[in-house]
Amino acid sequence: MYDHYSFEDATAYQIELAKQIKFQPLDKIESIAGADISFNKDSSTMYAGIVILSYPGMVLKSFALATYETNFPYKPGFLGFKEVPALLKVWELINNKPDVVVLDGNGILHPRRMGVASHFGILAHQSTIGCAKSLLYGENHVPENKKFSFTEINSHGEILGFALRTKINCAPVYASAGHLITAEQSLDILKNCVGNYRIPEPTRMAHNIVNDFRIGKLKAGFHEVQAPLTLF
DNA sequence: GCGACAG
DNA sequence: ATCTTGTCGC
Repeated sequence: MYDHYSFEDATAYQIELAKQIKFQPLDKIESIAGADISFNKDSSTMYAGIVILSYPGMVLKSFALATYETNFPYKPGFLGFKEVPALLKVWELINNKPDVVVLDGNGILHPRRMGVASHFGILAHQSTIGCAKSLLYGENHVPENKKFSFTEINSHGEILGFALRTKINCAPVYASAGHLITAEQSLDILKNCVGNYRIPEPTRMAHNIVNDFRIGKLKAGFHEVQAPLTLF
């Protein structure tokens, strides 16, 4: 889908997409999804997956898996071009869309305000939140070493996201609004998704299933989770 | 020019 | 992202 885009084309496209981002409060959140990609080094096959959990219960209800071919290279600032096409393909397998989707990467905490979470949100017309494991852009401010302490991450005086300490003695995660949500809500929702790990449950579980999918333990398609499975 | 740089 | 052994800390 983006394989023929040059980085110059991609940059212009991001600037156009960024104009479409909407920040508005989301209410009645009962379900939340986590989306992620996995792939073998030097392979063009992307293993995409989306998990849907109850909110704020964090109980896995269902998940979808699909593969997608792409040769778009990874380059800081252009992650969406490599991952979004695959994510849109899995997204189509889900009939009952979740209220909000958490992506492994940034939302507007990006040089052109178009991280993978915002990119996916715009194309899927969905509320999204970005949750990155390391900082791509912005002034880094380290939060106190206490669970849930956080700092604002800004650029040129503008607040683009937050560094959130989800676990003591662990590096913080970087939260930012993707699309159809507010910055404050993005941070609040992620706090409510924290389990006993550094990575919030939606993306943590999504990462687990795409990895099992890649190594053949799970198959493509939509899967309903039956028993109150303690899977993962 | 130099350094930084999601996954 | 993926590939990997041991190792430090709670």
